Amino acid sequence: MADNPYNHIEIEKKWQKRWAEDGTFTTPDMPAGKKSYVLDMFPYPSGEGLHVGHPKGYIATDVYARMMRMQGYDVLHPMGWDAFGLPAENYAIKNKIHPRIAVEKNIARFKEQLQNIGFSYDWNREINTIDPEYYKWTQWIFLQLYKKGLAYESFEPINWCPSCQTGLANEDLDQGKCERCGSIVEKRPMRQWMLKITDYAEQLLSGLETLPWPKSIIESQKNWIGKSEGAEISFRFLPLTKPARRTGGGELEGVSVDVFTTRPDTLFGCTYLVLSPEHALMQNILSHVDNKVEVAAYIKSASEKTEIDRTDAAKEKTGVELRGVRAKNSASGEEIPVWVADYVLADYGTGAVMAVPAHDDRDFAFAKKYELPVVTVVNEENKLINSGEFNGLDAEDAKQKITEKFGKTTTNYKLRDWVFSRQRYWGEPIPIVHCEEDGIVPVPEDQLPVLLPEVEHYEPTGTGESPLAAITDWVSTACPKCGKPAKRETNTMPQWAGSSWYSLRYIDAKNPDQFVDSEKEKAWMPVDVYVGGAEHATRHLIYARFWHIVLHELGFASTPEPFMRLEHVGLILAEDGRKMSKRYGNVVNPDDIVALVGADTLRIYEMFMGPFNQSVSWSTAGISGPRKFIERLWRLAQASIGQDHQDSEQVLYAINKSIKKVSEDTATFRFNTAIATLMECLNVFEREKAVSKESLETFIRLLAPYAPHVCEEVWGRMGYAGGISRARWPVADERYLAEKTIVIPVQVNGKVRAEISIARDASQEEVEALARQQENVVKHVAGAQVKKVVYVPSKLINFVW
RNA sequence: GCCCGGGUGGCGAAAUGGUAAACGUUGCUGACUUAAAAUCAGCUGCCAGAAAUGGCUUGUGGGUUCGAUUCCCACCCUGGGCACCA
Repeated sequence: MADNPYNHIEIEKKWQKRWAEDGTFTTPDMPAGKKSYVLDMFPYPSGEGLHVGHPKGYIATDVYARMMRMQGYDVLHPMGWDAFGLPAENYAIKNKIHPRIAVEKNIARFKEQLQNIGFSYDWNREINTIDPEYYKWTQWIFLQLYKKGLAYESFEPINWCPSCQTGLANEDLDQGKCERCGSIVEKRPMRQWMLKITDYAEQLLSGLETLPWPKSIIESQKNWIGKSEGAEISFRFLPLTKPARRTGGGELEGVSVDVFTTRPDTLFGCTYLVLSPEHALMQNILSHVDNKVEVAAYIKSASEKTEIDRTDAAKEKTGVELRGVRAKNSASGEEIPVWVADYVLADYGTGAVMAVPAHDDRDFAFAKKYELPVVTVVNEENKLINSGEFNGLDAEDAKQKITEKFGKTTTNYKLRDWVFSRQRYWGEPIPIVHCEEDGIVPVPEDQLPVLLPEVEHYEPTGTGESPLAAITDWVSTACPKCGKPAKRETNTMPQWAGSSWYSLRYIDAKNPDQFVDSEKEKAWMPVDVYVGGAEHATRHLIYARFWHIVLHELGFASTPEPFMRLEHVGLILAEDGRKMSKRYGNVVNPDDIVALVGADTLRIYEMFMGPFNQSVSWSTAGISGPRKFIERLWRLAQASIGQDHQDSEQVLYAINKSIKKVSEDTATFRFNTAIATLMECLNVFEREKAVSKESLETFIRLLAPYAPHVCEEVWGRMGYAGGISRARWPVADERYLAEKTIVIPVQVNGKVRAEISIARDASQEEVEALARQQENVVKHVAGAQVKKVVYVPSKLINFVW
């Protein structure tokens, strides 16, 4: 044995080469029988390369995919690159290399790192979002969205990152800061392309009910969509009071303002109205108020605040009364004042609220500060008071009845339309032409792709225009409709475009002439298992679902949802407990681990670290366990191969139990306990010094998805020609699963006092008799009257007195 | 503030109503060795005890049960999502 040690470097290279040469993992165009589509969230190829945290999810899908193949499934398990977008572009700018060159280099590095780990990807299906044959179809989808009225130009103020110098979607913000660079985001009015994701709020929400996803991700998406049901209620303005009438021309009488509330039951307690500074009626009202100068100044100051200041609930609320303007609470009949305050958001609900200080904390704080009246309308028992004919009603009941009489039911969502254009170079050009006569004209589909031009200067301009705007040759084009000179749209698509449909492209990866062959699409979709980080819950996973739902409606996707099962991978932190980052100098490169202890050890270690979806710290000491496990297996195989060994009852039990447990645990992503079971099984094997050919063979099959290289090698040495990757997955033999003799505890009043060894099929009488003889049991029963005997077959026996 | 997780040995953890701590790591002891490494064997939750054994122990307090890490109630701590969203 000592002269034949386990040489991971030689063995792993040998099998990786063999798999590539033999096309072991090439997937058929169409599945022949049962299929499984096992997908990783594809990486963006950053300049830092992979650290050991990245492959954790990839190892999990690979283990799963390999087991499914052995169970007779045709498995689609592809990999690709999400290479457009800010991370790649910022890296390129910083290092003064063209993004295309930087990305190509990074992809080569990533791919080599992945291949060292022995993944069973079908590299024939490799895709890259910056490939014109890929983004041709990203642009094509945009045109389908445009035709359906879901893509539109807007001039509203949007989030602007002063450092990245581009507009951003709400999803790209983190606490009012740019998710990429951390800069405080400003509001900036500019021309934008928007996607009407809000039209799909309800479908995005109801679709969640059909998905067996982790609770946390479902909850995050629900929170993000932010549905709230309530009422819209109209408040009429009253004739202007005298001073107001003197200052302005015209009247407000007959004009009304709508408010949105989730508490229509508290309508009688509404003692004032509040409009947001940006409210549509504000300019009209401004000309009538007595304190015009004061109000105008307030509106101006609100517009100058950053989003963070505006939305900080902890800050004291400010506002100004619109003097001279009064409205009527038609429920209570009261005349109420109208205020403007920036705690009311312009873009949610109607941009105006009915203030009920008695039942809303924010209104209460505001009313206290400005000495506005507070009227309680719901009592301790949740019944209405001070509410006229509704007094005594239950609040829930009153919501409905008051809405019926004074307003109408409405639903609001927090979800905002998707700001879809970026003033940056490194993205898919939006396939639109602007013509003086015909306005916005989509590029005809047969002229796609609109190629991203090669440029010398790709740095952002900061002017609100993309760097593409400076390339006159490219911008100038002919209007597809009238043929006259026209200009190309110069904004590009955001990072998230290419990743919003890539699961479809893998199915027909190398077909430049067709979106996705519908027969193949039907055969492979949906993605059966999708694995990636939880940080994508409200970005990628919402966008991709949105596009997929639309593609489904248009008949290009056969399933309403793209991803059936979703598993989220927990982070691997550095040994110091912090995130792995070049900045902290705590990055562990998988290449080093592979060189030192081998890919199989890395794979087992990462799956064994703890529950898959949980964050764990890397531990250098911890790797030795999995490495020793492989070496012990190697030695046991050496000792067993060629021997004619008979297995003991314990070995047969252990191996059959392992079949059951490893099959179940791998299927449910409980990899850590699957490996623990295999370790226990090997411990039993080792007590016998060697095992039979059958048991070794079964063990190798079970371990193969986790440690494919060493298992291929042992498999080959056992004399099998076909690789382990296509070997049959074992099935447990029930005959060996029940041990003949078992040890159960004997309890007295619920405390363990002895252990007895019994035959599995022993009767209760036998067990009880044996248990009563135990010295320690006799002692603890001590002649007392046993009131009850609890016997759970093959678990325990308990005497109660 | 609202919503969703989680809290178990020195450390990563296992057990989802039935012997708490499997599996791995760390540490200690021993075998082998001139020695070390590797390997193998034993011990390793806390307290008392020479041992047998007894008591305690899954964030805290209560409850249900013959029996609770597991189910129920309240609280504390912690990670995450949303958040002046009316």
